Amino acid sequence: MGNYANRVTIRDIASACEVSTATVSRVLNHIPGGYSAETEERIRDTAEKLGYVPNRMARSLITRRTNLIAVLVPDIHYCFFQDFFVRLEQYLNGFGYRVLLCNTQEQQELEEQYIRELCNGLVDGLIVSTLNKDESNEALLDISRKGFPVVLLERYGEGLTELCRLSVDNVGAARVAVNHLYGEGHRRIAFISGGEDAQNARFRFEGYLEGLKDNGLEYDKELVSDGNYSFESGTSAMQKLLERGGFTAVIGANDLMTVGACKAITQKGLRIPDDISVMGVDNTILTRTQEPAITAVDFCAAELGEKAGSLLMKMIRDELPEKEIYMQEPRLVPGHSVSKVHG
Amino acid sequence: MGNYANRVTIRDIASACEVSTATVSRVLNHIPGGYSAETEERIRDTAEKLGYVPNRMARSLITRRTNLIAVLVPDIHYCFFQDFFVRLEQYLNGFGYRVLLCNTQEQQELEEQYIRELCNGLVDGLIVSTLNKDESNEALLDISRKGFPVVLLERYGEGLTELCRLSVDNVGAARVAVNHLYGEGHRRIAFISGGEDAQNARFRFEGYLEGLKDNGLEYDKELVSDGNYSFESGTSAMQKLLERGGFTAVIGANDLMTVGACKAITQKGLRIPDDISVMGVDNTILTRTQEPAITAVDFCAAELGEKAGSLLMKMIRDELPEKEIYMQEPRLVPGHSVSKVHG
DNA sequence: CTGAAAGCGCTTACAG
DNA sequence: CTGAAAGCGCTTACAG
Repeated sequence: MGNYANRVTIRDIASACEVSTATVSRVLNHIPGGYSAETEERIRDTAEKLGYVPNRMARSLITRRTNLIAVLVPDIHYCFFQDFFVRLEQYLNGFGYRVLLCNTQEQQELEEQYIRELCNGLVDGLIVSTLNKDESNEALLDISRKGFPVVLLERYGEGLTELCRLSVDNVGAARVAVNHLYGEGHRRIAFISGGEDAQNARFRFEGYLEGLKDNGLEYDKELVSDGNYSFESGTSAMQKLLERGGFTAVIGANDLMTVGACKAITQKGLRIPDDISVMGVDNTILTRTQEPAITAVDFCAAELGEKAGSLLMKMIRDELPEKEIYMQEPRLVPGHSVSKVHG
Repeated sequence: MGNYANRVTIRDIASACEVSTATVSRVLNHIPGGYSAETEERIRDTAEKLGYVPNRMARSLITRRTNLIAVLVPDIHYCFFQDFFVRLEQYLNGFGYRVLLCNTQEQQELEEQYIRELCNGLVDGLIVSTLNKDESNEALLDISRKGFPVVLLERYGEGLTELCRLSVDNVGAARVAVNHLYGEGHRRIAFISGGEDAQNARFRFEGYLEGLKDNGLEYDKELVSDGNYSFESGTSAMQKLLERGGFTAVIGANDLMTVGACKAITQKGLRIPDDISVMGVDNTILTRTQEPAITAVDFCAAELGEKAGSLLMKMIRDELPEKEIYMQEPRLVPGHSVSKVHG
């Protein structure tokens, strides 16, 4: 079973057509001027008739291109990465590329192992996303310095300035949420933050603070409760906030925590948005399927997937300056979880 | 940038150690008896010192193994496939395998294209899941007959008896749901079915019918509303059921529709489970994060992922009989969405 | 427009 | 225990 091999090779076609393998190769690769129209037709027909499919490994050995890239994500369970991946794959397919998906399971060592192995002949480029915690970038800097194409996503840290990277505007996202709530009349706005160890969680908290400042609101640490991006942490953080009270709206720093917060609110017999308004930083299937649908800031993961793909393709084709930094602008998506507060 | 290539090859090591490449190859591949202890040490040291990493493409060309497999899923957005994929990848990593994830986007043509291309030298085996609609299995039968390792997941249709395949007990799952509701005293049980074109949706409906029969309940087609596995379809199917009335419980044929149904129920001002009990066929993050958490039948996608991996590995290693059929048993996971009905 | 030849980096009988 | 040689399937100068 496991010994399945290419039946038909370029040589079979060559001998069937009584030409050299070089000519077959030229035809199949559309090398202009390398053959007559008559020969071309004959070769194409035979190739099709024999059901020829090129052996990518053999080709790779010479061209030094595998037409494969790999994406490293902490966990494909996050909706963000699903949107990101699907669009990225679609985009790269257009260039004849296939993509390996590697779940690093938020493990530093596993990530490093993947990076070092994949870049050696297996893939033409790497897209590496955040680990959702403090991360080491040594291996990345290493291979990037050797000229291997790498695009970083939501990755922060020292030395990364020399790399090509993408991010979302975490600060801006939280800020937009605060602004929206302020605009609807809310003055006491609570916040459920992500883990201290994820850089983007720190940014979102920062954005919350800036949003308050923008609107002349005072920061009250009683209105902030810490979670760790998980559903359960959202629920318990919200329970703490509810005990303290003194706010009319709450912002969850990601989709899971936002939904977790809704659970705590509902369980307490309160209604959204009548009693408490809820906003999410992350607009995903989880927030959209809530009843009521959550008003949330969307990071546009799909667009980011396409952008990552296009940057990587450029690097692979040597069309890119050494580094580029791109920041995706978040977008507010209205739901039904925010009510107007009148003076 | 894109010209990153292996720096050091087996030849570099050979000349540095003044041995042949054959000897280096033997040492690096741990071929027993192929070298002296002294040579081995010298070669290993040099390999490490030079930072040698083997070129997988070159090796593949000869061994006809790439240590790569591909998984084809209709859409990674489905929670089922996330669980399936993560465990599968983890399992295969243990064998030194890496995995390509291919979203077929529920498109027949794209799937076929993937299948025909991937099996030709790129991957050692293929795991192909349902398309969630009527699907053609021609390409699969084709490559499988040629001896290419393929494991099918939730794939039904003619001629497939000769292939190795996995499935979940769709009939049993819906049946378990009906039985559970019956046990809690429900006698009028509604059902939101999936699309007619997905075989597993037909099975789930069948299971609903069998469940009714098991318990001596009569089938009333007014209690069945058709959806298509999407969230929106769940909501509108539920709205129709609510207009008709005459039931105390409802079963959604998948997670999205179940959650969609909850929305319709809540929007109508009804409470779960006080007014209507809800059960889901599919226990995923979407049903678990609902408030109340949905009592649902879990298909154990992760277990299935591991099983798929182990079957495929066996096929790749020629350790498997021509075909094997495995059916994962679903498991009831209690939530808080079902109430007891008293006489 | 076409072919002979070398070679990508590796493995594998075969001979010694 | 070790090396010379062939070859995996393909591409690419080079010469004609």
